[in-house]
Amino acid sequence: MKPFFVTTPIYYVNASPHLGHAYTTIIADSWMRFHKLLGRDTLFLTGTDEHGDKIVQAAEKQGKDPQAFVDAVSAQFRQLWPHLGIANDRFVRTTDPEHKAVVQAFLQRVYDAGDIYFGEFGGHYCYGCERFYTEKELENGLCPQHLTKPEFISEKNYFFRMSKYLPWLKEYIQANPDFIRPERYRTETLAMLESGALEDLCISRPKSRLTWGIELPFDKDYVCYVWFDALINYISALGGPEGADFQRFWPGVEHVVAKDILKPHAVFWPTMLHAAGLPLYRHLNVHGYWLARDAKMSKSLGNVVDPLAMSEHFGLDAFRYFLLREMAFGSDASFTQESMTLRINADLSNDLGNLFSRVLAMTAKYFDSVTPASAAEHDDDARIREIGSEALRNYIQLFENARFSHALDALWEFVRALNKYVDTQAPWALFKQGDTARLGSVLYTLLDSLRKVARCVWPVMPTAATGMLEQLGLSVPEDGIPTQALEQEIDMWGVLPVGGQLAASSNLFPRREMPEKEVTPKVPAVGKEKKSAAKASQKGSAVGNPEEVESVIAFDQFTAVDIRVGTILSAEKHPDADRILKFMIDLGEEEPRQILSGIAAHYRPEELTGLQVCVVANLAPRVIRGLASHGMVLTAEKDGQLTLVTVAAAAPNGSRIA
RNA sequence: CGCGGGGUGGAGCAGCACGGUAGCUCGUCGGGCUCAUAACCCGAAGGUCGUAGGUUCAAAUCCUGCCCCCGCAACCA
Repeated sequence: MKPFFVTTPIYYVNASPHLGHAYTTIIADSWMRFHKLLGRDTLFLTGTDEHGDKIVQAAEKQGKDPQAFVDAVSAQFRQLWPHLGIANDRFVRTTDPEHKAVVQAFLQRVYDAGDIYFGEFGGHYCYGCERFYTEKELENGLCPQHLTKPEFISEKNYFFRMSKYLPWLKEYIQANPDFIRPERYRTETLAMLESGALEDLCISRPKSRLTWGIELPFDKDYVCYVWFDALINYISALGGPEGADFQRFWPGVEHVVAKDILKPHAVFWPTMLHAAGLPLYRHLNVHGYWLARDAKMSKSLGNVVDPLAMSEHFGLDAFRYFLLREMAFGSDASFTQESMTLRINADLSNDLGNLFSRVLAMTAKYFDSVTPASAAEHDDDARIREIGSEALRNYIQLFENARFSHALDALWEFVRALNKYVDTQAPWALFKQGDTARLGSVLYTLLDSLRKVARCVWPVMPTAATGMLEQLGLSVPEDGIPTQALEQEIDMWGVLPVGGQLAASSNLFPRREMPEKEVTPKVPAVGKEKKSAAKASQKGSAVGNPEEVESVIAFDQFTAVDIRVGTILSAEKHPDADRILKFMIDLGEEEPRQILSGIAAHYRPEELTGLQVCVVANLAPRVIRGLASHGMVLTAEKDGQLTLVTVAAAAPNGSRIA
């Protein structure tokens, strides 16, 4: 049996896991459990990414040293997984000494092979744009925005000769259609490779700028920057390329990631492995984002969905089922309490839970909760078994190929067929007719079928599955893992022992009331669904509690900011920037000011003329994509929506706000 | 013409690589059953598959143009 090794990304942790983290990790967990059911030797890895600038800053903010900070944060993160039913075998931290050693050995290996070189970083800096331009972007050596000559600024750094391997990678992906899946991400990767935008990868930072990282083995003045540190976790957790676990597990590795880190996993990582002479992973499995349409559903901060609260409210098993069933793996899906209630009620309470309950109740009523024997063969029984076998076959095949929602749907065809079978066989009628033999057969068929369903469902809903098996009078191994391989289960019928003592009733999945209709917050915007925090990237961004109010400032620091009321005289789109509006604002000065603001996605320009807004008047001017901005329009941000700050009653232009 | 994804009954999705009676879940309407978690079962209404062309005996499915939506990248003082 081939071993099965599944990974999640290592999370760049700042707060409790959000829905995105939970989804990735629950997928990996269910997938791992599924392969356990197939009798495979499994390994499930997750962990935390703990290096970098932002960690240092966050630690400083809390007055901690970086190590103490990451220790606390990593522990907090790790402690949450068991609450979501996650049974990872390993938890890797990029600050582990073993990890560092493997990273350094890897770097040395690639360096020795001649694929890491020392070179200049960055290059052409335009002060107007406040950014670097690459050679290709310049027009005749000039900044395309300002048509001025940019200054060459350089920093020496180490680079991985990634470009050398891109043609090879392209061929590899073309030759292996499911290397990156679902297909849309393969297409996207190929497009990236064909665009020619990918260059060599900068892999270092000078210690003068960053010390919180892994020192390069060939230059003690530099630390490793991001990807060579982070991605290598997947092999450092196996003890590195020489480790016994590497031999055992590596070739079968399945990476599960969210689409925001497609590029590093689809491009950087394979080329890195190839350069180091190591075999590639088997599949990269990429999923989409959960979109939170109803931002208010979260009781915690912003519209971040707290997975723990959700699993407590709906039940852990139901929550896990919902995540796997509702999202077509790879696509985005929206997460609302309505859709969750609907799905859980329909599939779990009504279909499966109720089926189980009615079958147990009938067995209690007609056979004193003792498994009856199956008598003579009947066509209808044969048919339901056929449906069951087919459903299991499809379920296994789809689940194995990361098509989780389709797999569950396939299994539910069996569940629905069983409900129908109850109706057509009408055990209550058989009972009235005194046809005990046929009645026994029907109930036995149902009980035996439910045993099958319970086993199939175990990877997704371990607790409920175990509960079902126990209520069927079956002993469940301590680790909850049924012993027989699932494939054998497909055509195996009549396994449930006759004469077993069953539970008299069951209520595995209580129905939920539909949540109150939530009032959608008024959206002053152009009617677009805005990006939500629930889709926040796996790599995260800011570290530290986002809710925290900034540290206290002195009064004179406040008065240094000159905020004034002004009237928008005109508003129009920035000609070269999608997100920017250009305002002319009357601040009571001789001339109106030109001010730019990044709110094009939230307001139509024509609806703003005449509006009084608040403006920071003494901000240093800045050029944004070719146009100067002399000030800043204040906005309030809520759930990703920007709202202009106005005054309650008309005030003279130029009124100072304090 | 920066790069991708998508537009299928009221809602959410599948089907499209191998063209051939348009499928699933929810919702609506009508009926059935009474074992069950106000559940389950049956039936019905509702779609010119974004749009305009093309290929074909036949197109949701292949080709081309266009429109709209969503992500990514850049600009967000």
